[in-house]
Order: sequence, then structure tokens, then C-alpha cells
Amino acid sequence: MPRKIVFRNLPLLLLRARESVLAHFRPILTHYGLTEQQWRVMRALSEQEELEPWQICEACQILSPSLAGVLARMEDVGLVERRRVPEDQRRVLVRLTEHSQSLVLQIAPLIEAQYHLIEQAIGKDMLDNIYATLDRLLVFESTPVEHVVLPRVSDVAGGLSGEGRSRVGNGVPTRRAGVSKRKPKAVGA
Amino acid sequence: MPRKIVFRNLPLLLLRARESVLAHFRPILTHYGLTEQQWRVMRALSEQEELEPWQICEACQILSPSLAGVLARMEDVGLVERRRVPEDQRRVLVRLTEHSQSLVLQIAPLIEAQYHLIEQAIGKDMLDNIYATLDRLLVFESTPVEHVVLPRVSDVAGGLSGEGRSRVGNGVPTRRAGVSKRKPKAVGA
DNA sequence: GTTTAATTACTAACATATTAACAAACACCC
DNA sequence: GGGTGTTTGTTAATATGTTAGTAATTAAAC
Repeated sequence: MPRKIVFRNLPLLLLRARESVLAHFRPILTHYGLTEQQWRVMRALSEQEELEPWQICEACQILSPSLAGVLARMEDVGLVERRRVPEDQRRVLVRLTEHSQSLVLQIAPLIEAQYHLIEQAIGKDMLDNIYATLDRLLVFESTPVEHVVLPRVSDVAGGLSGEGRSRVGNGVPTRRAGVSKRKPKAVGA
Repeated sequence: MPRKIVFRNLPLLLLRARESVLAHFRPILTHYGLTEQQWRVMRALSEQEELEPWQICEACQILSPSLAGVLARMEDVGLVERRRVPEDQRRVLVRLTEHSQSLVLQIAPLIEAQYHLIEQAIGKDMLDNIYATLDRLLVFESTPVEHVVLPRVSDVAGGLSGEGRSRVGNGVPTRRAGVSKRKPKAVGA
């Protein structure tokens, strides 16, 4: 096998870090029947009163197609209301319902308290350091970074130049239905 | 509205940071028709030769049900092979195919090069600092952090104690089919 | 040695992520 | 003033995340 990549997997580390933090908040949200994304939207709308979808996308780091579903479900359960902008019928304004606002009033202190517990466990200096580091990482969002040149290869993963898949009889599929239930996909053809 | 939560949204910041990093690698992976998760699995298997699914879950921060699908698809396109452990018919061993190994040989240098470009753009000190900070954040994975006590509330988000949703006629749904195409869900009933 | 519990990988059901494509409303332009 | 392009939100299709539950196998208890 090739020499290991000398750099540690940064996106993976960030994923782990995020998960380790989120683990301390998730119980609060699920306790109130909220998903993580719903809470992100609620928190944003609790600070802005009214936002357009694209603004929520930016504020909550949710892509537009995802947000469409999130908002639709939130409207279904009465967490947000949507109305069109009169001057521009394309645009929409989203806001929290009264119910949702009172929900924020209940949850926000718990979130806040949990942050305090975290700060208390790892120290304020440490927490500040984390924020500062992340900020610098985000600045580099706009920092121009060169990109490696990609060799031209038409279709590599699907290409499978030669060996064919031999789905049946390799040991595993002989078990439950699941393993061999995948669609054929005609690789050798 | 309630006073803003004094702490900045840490999970959101981590999400942003991760995205800003990943943005520099995604083009490489999509160029080879790989998803981010597939590459994570491939990178792990390129360093271990053979792993059991639960080990991949840990190494790649992928939950077991997700990994089931990821591996099934990867097997479909000939990226990995699975076989049962003879001594324990519950367990499975996963490994890269030859094709997949040669793919790693092509991609790894590009990933590596991109890391170098990033390091070059933000500085080695900065990068080291990031890694160090993330490590400390991960240590706190095991650090015992108290958890806020949750007030007992049966079903809050769905409860909607009173106001009813008024789906039709609030301004928005009058547009395309989509907005009002959601399942009714019987809130008022 | 059979019953029970624990493991391991998986399925099911739903919410979200991601990319591409689309429709309606607006802006321009000639 | 009707083409043309742009913006905004959306749908479609597929992959993954998340929680709960299941089947097959093994280990433990009795």
C-alpha cells in the first residue's frame, strides 16, 4: 500500500469534534422533539424576527434544497410561518410562531446552561481558544488557496477496467437477503 | 424575544469550518466519482488492509446503518470486497479491491498536495494550532461534563397547545403545488 | 444442554445533504 | 411590449444521518 498520507484527516477531525460537542446538546433538543437543523433555524429566527430563506441558508449553513424540506416540516408542525413579500412575489419571509417563540424561551436557557457546564469542564481559556481557532479557520474560507491540477480521467470509480464484480459466491452474500438485494447495475457490460 | 444566547453556536462554527476545509478537497473526490464517505472508508482501508464494519464506523465516524449502505454501494461498483469471519459468522471483514487500491494510489498524492497548498496558504503554525486545538476538543469527548436537568414535558413541538395551524390561506401556499403538497398530519384533530 | 442474554450487522422509516434541473417572478433590452 | 436572462425558491433523484427495531450468531446462565 502507498505511504500513508502524512497529514491527519482534517475534515474527519472536525466532524469528530463537532459530534463530541453536539453530544452534550442533542438530548436537550430531542427532549423537545426538535432536530438539530430545526433548532438552528429557530435560534436564527429568534434573533432576527423575520428572515428570507436564503438568509436562513447562510445563517444556518443549510443548502437551499434541504431548507425547503426543513421549513415545510416546521410549518407543518406549527414552528414557523411563511408569507410572500408583496413587492417581490418570488421572495418569502419566514418567522417563528408564537408557540415556537415560547419554545425558544424554554430551551435557550438550557442550551446556555449546558454551555456553562462545558466551559466549566474544559475551562474558559480553552473555550476561547477554540472559538479563536475556528475563526481563523473561517477566515481562510476567503483566503485564496491554490488547487491541485486534476489529471483527466473520464469515469474511474465505475470504470472497473477489467475484473468484473462476481457478486455471488464470494462468501458474504450467502446470508440474509440484504447483501445480495442490491440492484445489478451492469458493470461488466 | 429572549436575550440572545451569549455563547456562539459552537456546533455551527465547527460545521462551517469543516465545510470551508472540505471545499478544497471535494473537487478531487468528485473528479474520481467518489463521495466523501467512500473516500474516508478507502483511506482507512488503505492503512489497515482489512477491517470489520464496526471498526470502520469508529475510524470514519459513520454510524452503522449508514455504513451498511455505503459498503453495499461500494461493493456494487467494485470498490470493496466483503467476506465473513470463519470463526464468527456474525462478523465481516472488508477490504479494498485491487482496482480500489490503484485508485488510492492516484488520489492520495492529490490529497496530499492539496494539504500542502493549504499549509502554504495559512502557514504551518496555524495548521499545527488547528490540529492541537481539535485534539483538545476531542479529549473532552471523554471528559465528564455535567448535563442540564430537563424539565418534564411530554410532547412539545407536536403539542401546539391551542392555536391550530391554518394551512390554507396564509399567503404562501397559494403558489405552486409544492408548498401545500405536504401530508396533512392532522394537527387540529 | 436448553434458555437467556449479549454481539454484530443489518433493515425500516424518516430527516437531511447534495447535485441537477425547473418554474415563477422580476429585470433588461431592444 | 414581447423576447431574454437572472433571481428565488422549489422539485427530483440519490446518498447519507439518525433512531428504533430485527435476524443470525455466539456467549452465559442455569
